[in-house]
Amino acid sequence: MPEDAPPEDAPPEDPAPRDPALDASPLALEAWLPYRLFIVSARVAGVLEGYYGPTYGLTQASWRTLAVIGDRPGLSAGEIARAAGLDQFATSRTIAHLMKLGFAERASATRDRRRASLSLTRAGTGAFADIARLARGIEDTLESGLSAAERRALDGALARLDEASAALAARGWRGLEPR
Amino acid sequence: MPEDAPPEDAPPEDPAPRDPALDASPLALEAWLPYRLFIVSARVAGVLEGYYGPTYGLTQASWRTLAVIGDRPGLSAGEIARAAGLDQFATSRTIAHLMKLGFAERASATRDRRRASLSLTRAGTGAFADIARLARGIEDTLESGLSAAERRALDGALARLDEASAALAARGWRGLEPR
DNA sequence: CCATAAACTTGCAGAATGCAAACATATCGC
DNA sequence: GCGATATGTTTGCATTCTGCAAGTTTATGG
Repeated sequence: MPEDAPPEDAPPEDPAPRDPALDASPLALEAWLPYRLFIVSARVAGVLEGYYGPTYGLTQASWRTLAVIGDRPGLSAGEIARAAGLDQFATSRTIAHLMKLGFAERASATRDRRRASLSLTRAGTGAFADIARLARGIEDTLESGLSAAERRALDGALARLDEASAALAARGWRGLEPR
Repeated sequence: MPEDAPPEDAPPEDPAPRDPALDASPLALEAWLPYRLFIVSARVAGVLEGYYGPTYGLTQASWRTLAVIGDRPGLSAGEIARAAGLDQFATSRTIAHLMKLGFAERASATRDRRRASLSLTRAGTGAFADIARLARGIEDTLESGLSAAERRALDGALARLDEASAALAARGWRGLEPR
């Protein structure tokens, strides 16, 4: 039925006249440092989610929120959002979700009743401890392939990357030095 | 208005009777290796998106797809999906989006006409090269804080983490050795 | 040729997101 | 005190994204 005759050969458009110099692929994704970091973290996130999702009904966002509350109880919703790098609205909903699941609770009875400080219920604490056990196991597995010296080197390098990326994020792409 | 008298004090529920041993926070997110990797890559992704979003109308998914096509032209939709770690359906739509933007094109004229191999148009190639320039600049900025030795160490450690995380993802959380 | 399989694409329902507006409470200036 | 204004958080709603079932097109095997 395709009446409009499909041109069987490559059209006569020149397939890029080959600039000199910048010629090989301009960016090999698999070798690009940020992508390599992403791949590892995404795989780990997927594995961990494969546990806490079916077991506790959590999503990646709610797990992260749960972990922040568990790690630093007493924060308010906005502070959690900032700490977890999520936005205020989504965090508000995620907290509501965690409360519905019975994992988090608001403490009223503060001076400023606009902000409610959050903490985990007993069930939430249990879930957090359980998932954290697995998380630590994963970290151990990842690090088991590294020598002690390599671990130290990685730790230091990551600290530098953390600083550098924070500065970068603060300045935006426009702030890149022209090199 | 709130007629139901709000109990001003903390309720008499015991705030966790303090298990011995496992007592300090079970997981400090900021120190957890996968989270540290995530933070850096997310910041970078955000900065880069701040450029290609407004400039080219791309989302993170479409940028990633664009980069894969640019890096390895000739792949089919399914192969791209596997390479980029995205799912088939989403990739199909993303490709349609890229074609609507004039950045990608399907080459018909193959033997098996179910699979169409994809490549970038001239405009797509230009966008890819432009964004890649910025991406390389970002990588340089990140690495500029590291000594040559540190870079090598990071590179090696990341290679190990890549292997280990791939194995982990293949086996799932159940496959963790009991330690 | 017909049956079945493979590679994609489309439709659609439900979930997630982004943003404006609403709420509730505090605080400040008078 | 008491409006005016600011702050912390939630809600409503339109838009977009996802996940999955079903559809389309092309191959392949009997």
